[in-house]
Amino acid sequence: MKLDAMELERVAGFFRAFSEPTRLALLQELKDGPRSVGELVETLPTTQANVSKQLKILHGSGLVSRKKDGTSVIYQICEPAVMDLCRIACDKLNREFATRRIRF
Amino acid sequence: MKLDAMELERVAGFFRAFSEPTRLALLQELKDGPRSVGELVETLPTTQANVSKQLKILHGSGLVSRKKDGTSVIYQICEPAVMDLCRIACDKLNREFATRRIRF
DNA sequence: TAACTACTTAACCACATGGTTATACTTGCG
DNA sequence: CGCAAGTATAACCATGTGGTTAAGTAGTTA
Repeated sequence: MKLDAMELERVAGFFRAFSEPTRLALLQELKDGPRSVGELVETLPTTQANVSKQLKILHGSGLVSRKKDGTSVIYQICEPAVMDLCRIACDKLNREFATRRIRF
Repeated sequence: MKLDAMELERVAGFFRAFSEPTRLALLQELKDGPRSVGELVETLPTTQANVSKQLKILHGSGLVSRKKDGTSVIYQICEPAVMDLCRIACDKLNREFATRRIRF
């Protein structure tokens, strides 16, 4: 069974969410539990605006959920596949480079 | 354990190989077995130059292997994780959309 | 309502990259 | 050799997008 162009585009779009270091860093933080935007900003070397922007992409891809709490917004990983994918990627890279063992 | 910037970049680069429809289409063809560049070109609505280019990216990411056979070059999936990743992605998208069931 | 906090959105820029056309390379064959 | 077939590379363009700054929005508190 072959996927048509539209379906391939959807799959590609899904993977695209994982294809940027900043978004992976956000997922890596959210892996430890729900976090507000402000908390996430503190852990990353980028602006709050950019964090919002990348979170929007992750949310659009259905990887994280949004919940308002007062003036804060809490994000949380809502797709278990996220960790599966990151683990598979790390395993592959660990096999390739014999440097530091990485683990998402 | 947190991945540093360089490691995140490597993971992101790995996922980036999957983030384009043309490369996914190539992987989808190679899933059925080794194929020459020419054979792959016949199945895709793009040029030979572009197929070569995208194959080079897949090869650079360590997903496919290259083997010369006369004037032809045979490509083959050499990373089992490829299929695992595509399956996980399809499963997630199948859960999301209730349209046609997609399967890599 | 005024002011503050937390976040989102808009506008913009710099850069990366998918795709094309044209050219070069390599192998096999006469 | 010379030529043809199969791939790869170069140069180029158009588009997408990560990041920034600045402005806008929503909730809270006094």
